[in-house]
Amino acid sequence: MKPKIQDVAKAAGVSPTTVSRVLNNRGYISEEMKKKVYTAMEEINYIPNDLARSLYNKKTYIIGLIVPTTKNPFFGELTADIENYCSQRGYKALICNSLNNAEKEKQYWEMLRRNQVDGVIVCTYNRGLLDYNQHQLPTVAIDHYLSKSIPVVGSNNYQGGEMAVQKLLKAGCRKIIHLNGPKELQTPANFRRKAYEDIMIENGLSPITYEIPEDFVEAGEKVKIINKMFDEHSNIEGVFASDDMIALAVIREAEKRHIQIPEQLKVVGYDGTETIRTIFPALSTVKQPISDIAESAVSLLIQQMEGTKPVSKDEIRLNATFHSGKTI
Amino acid sequence: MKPKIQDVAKAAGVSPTTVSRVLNNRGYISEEMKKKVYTAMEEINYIPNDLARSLYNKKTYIIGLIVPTTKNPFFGELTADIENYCSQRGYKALICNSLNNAEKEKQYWEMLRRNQVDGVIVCTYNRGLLDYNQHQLPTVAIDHYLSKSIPVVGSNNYQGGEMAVQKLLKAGCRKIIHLNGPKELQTPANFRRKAYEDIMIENGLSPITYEIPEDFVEAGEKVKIINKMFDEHSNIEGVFASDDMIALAVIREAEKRHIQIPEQLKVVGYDGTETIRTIFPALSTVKQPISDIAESAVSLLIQQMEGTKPVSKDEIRLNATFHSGKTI
DNA sequence: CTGAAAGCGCTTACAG
DNA sequence: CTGAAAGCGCTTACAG
Repeated sequence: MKPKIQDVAKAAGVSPTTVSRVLNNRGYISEEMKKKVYTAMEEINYIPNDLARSLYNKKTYIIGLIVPTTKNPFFGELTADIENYCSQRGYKALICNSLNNAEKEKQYWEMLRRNQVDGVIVCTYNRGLLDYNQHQLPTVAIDHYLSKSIPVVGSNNYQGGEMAVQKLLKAGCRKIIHLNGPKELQTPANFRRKAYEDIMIENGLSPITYEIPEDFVEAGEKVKIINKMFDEHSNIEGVFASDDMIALAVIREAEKRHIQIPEQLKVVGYDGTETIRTIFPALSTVKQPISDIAESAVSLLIQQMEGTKPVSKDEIRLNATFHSGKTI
Repeated sequence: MKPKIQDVAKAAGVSPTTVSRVLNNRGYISEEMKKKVYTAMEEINYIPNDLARSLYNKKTYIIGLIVPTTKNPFFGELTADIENYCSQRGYKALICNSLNNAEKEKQYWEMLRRNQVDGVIVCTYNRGLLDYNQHQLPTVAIDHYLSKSIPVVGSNNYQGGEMAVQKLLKAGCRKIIHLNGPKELQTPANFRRKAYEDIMIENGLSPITYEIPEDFVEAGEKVKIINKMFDEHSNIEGVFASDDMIALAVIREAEKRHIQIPEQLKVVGYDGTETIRTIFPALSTVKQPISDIAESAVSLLIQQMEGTKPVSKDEIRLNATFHSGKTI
């Protein structure tokens, strides 16, 4: 049997109340008493049961973290940062990989509720899952608008997109093509696209965007679209891809076509995870401030959970930076 | 206030006992009663409190997962797979990024104990942290020997190393050099090295291993050693790197020296994560069976936790496979 | 400064 | 087939 507070009390010759008090540093307890209790705890190897504690206090210090999957380096990195900030502040994280499956995500939400998490951070694109009318669970969304009452933290996608296009323009490109995911998907990448279109028009250039269906839809689809782009435009000078995977695919196809990068074609990606920068440092890309996003999300959530600040409908946009590789 | 079982009872006009029974499907309850209770739960939007449940049952269905960091694609992928297998079997995972910091890891262990997790999966290299004498918490280690009583699941590193060297030999390489992390670190990569040395000797060739200090020790160190290798051996035909990051660094340095790959030099890496295969599919590498490792670890842990099988001191070794890229 | 009692939300022997 | 009571391990008003 695991020792409980009763056992400590017995060993120390005091009441459970007193043990609890020294454990929580509450009320006045003589130094001598404290020592006695601590010694007893050591002796019988006592470890408090946080379940019981949480049940009484109605606070678990656990948050739920819903991501599509930590297999994706962006979310792998975000998860590590979020968990680290949480642990720094005394919170733990229950990890949920929704695999972008709405049904699974729904179950996770219920699971988190049953487990009495204090709050949740969602990085997932499924809308319409939450019962907003009575969603009183503190929540922060990463880069997605779930409802009016749920604050959003994310990188400044417009600014990031703008930066990418500016860099290409400054490098002398005029004919710049944009590659993005499907527009109807309400992803943050839409703002990158918007920025691209705005800047192009501002500069008297015509924006051309190719849309790539979601990865898992069909494997070769991405390559097909990229080839279509090259076939339809022989004189492309720059490509701004809405994520690094697309940028890499472009680079690979360009190589096959013996197009020299960056001499004949300049390419800029988006995300700039540590992973990409380690594996493929040559890729010029817009770097999302992952660690900042994690930190803001955690503080914002803690503010809500601890009632420091009333449910804020804030939107926090952190600026992206540029990673200069060799593709521009 | 969140509704509790009492409220459901009141709404349904029965006793809390009955509500609990229908909730747990225990004992005989008439269909009619069941319906009444379920309706009441819907009505008042009841969600069971698993904290209270766990407290009574002494079972949380939560496991702890300790990894160095999910920023590393290998662990990001492993984490996703482990969590998915857990969730499939009704378990949840508390994620802990130890950052390879022994002190932090120790705190995580205590936290997990306080939270009454049913078991833990550790992927971390810190030995001597656990009090083995009274470590009665079900545990499975991924690819590391923590103590005699803790089962290990991992890829078959010897077999993987062997495969890498055989591939290089079959491709006609004779002068094959191995790059590995520091030997004194008791990592699984040691078996890859052993395999390399054995196979080389078996084939009448002399093994040459260069050791690369840990990444974070010094940034440029890796490149320095690789250059040293190239400088000291002008006629290298093959390189077997103990992980993909090292393999990529070798490829980059080779390119700088205008050494043609695979014509003049063949390179094989190790790990073959989804991430690497997506970002850099050209790299030939030994692919660890991440998903299999995750599945085995989870089942083994569940066996221990549910007492299906007595604490096994098993060691499960899953075979690696080869990813044929273009560097061999 | 310390202790006995009630309660956090649930479950399960034990009666009826 | 259903309910009252005790208990999971802790904490906190409330007395003394």
